[in-house]
Amino acid sequence: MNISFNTRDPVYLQVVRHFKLSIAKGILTAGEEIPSRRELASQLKINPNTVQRAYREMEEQKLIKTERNVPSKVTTDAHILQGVREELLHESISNFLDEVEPLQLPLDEIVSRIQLQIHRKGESASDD
Amino acid sequence: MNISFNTRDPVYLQVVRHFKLSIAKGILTAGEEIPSRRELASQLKINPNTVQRAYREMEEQKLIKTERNVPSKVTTDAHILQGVREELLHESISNFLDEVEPLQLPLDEIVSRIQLQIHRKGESASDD
Amino acid sequence: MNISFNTRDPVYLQVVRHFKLSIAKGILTAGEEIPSRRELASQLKINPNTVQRAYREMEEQKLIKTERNVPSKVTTDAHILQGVREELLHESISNFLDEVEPLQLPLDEIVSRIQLQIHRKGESASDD
Amino acid sequence: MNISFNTRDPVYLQVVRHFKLSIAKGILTAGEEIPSRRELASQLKINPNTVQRAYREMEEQKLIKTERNVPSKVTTDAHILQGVREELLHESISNFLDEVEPLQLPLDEIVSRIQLQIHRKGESASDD
DNA sequence: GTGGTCTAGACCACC
DNA sequence: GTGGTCTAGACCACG
Repeated sequence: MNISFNTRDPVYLQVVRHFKLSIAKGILTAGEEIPSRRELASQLKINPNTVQRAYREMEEQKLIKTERNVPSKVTTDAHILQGVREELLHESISNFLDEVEPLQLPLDEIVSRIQLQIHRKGESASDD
Repeated sequence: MNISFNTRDPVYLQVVRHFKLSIAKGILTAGEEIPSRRELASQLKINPNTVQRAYREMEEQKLIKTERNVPSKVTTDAHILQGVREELLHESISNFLDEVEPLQLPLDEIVSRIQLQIHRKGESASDD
Repeated sequence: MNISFNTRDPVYLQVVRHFKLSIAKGILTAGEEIPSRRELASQLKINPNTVQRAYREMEEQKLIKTERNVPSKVTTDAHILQGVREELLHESISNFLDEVEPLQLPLDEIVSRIQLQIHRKGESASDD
Repeated sequence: MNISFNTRDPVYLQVVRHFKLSIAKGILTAGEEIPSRRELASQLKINPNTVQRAYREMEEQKLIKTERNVPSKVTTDAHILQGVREELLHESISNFLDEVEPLQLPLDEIVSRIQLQIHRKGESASDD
């Protein structure tokens, strides 16, 4: 009997992920300015260096473009922006499959369960 | 701009989840004895009260059966055991849909992407 | 009349450069272990985080390979190692040309001056 | 494992170097007036004493000629002015050789690399 | 011990 | 004000 505990993603990666979600959802669009390091840090009540770490990460992934003395901006490279959606989808599916695989269910049953839950979700949503 | 950070599950729920996974995977079977509170606490290097809390939770969910002076045992109620699988599956699908919904993809594309990734996973697994 | 002052390279980049030089000189070889963050920081009397920053940079440039709980190692990728020499040479030449270009000298004179200085250097070295 | 960090030149030497560059580039010519101590200090937002130190240095190197109550002037001694070019060139080559020497490359390869990079530089410059 | 994250706060160059 | 570097020191997971 062995257990491995949940390990929380580093905060800076959570920040990166949040930006990726915003991009995938269309909340952030190409070329749009993002908050300054200090401002976001203040909003999120985290350390500016942690935000800086997140922004550096996004810079390296070419998600944002940063120049000295001006606010960083979302990339205008449509290819990269599209890649974000792909990446998020792939990651979600991957996590899902990792969780579901040990249950040893045939694919068609998994799919039909998904369809079922989407259907129910749609209903409860229309209840609101 | 708003963010909500990952929050680690309480340890006792992580323990419960681990037992559920063991049951769903068939590692733990109906009627099988599970470690004593003290023993598990010692193994996991956590507080015995935390284990006790986890066991109480499982007791309430009828997952285990506890009698005085004998080791607790996994329930023999097949219905309950099957329910564990259902619950885990439902939870995984629910998480998955929550993540994927904002991407606004049609169901059939999601399904085909799942099939694709299963296929690839199978290939890379057979590479080992 | 305008002046721009020398701006010192960030310390972490100087550390990176030092490793690149060591590699180019053959002092560090493929797969060799490098000092731990704390150890190097202590030796150089700089902050461990600054060393960490340098090591991350090298990691991203695939110069070193780092795994958890074991000392980082120089990459074994010969292609990358060779690239280090190229990069250093290119950088040195580039700096040199930037300095020399405003002097408006013909290439052959530059070359002959270089040969002259190499020659003199060789003589004074053999004087030691 | 040993490292020596970049150390920024004293400001007064940076000022001197800037004048030398201006002379070598022909921006400053023989006999031309240079700014007063106070004026340059104000422009560069540095201490007038620092400028004074720089001018003293240039005076000692006979680069400028200072008389009471009139602006200092660049020397008219062609020999000295030519020497500035020599000095800068010699220094650049010296730095270059110091950097390149540990790479242990034959001279002809260094030269051919220089020619290559000049060629490329010319191309990209004509792209502008 | 190892590598890695995070904070708090100072400092810098640029405009 | 902006982005960026650096320090000092705490904390974590892993083995």
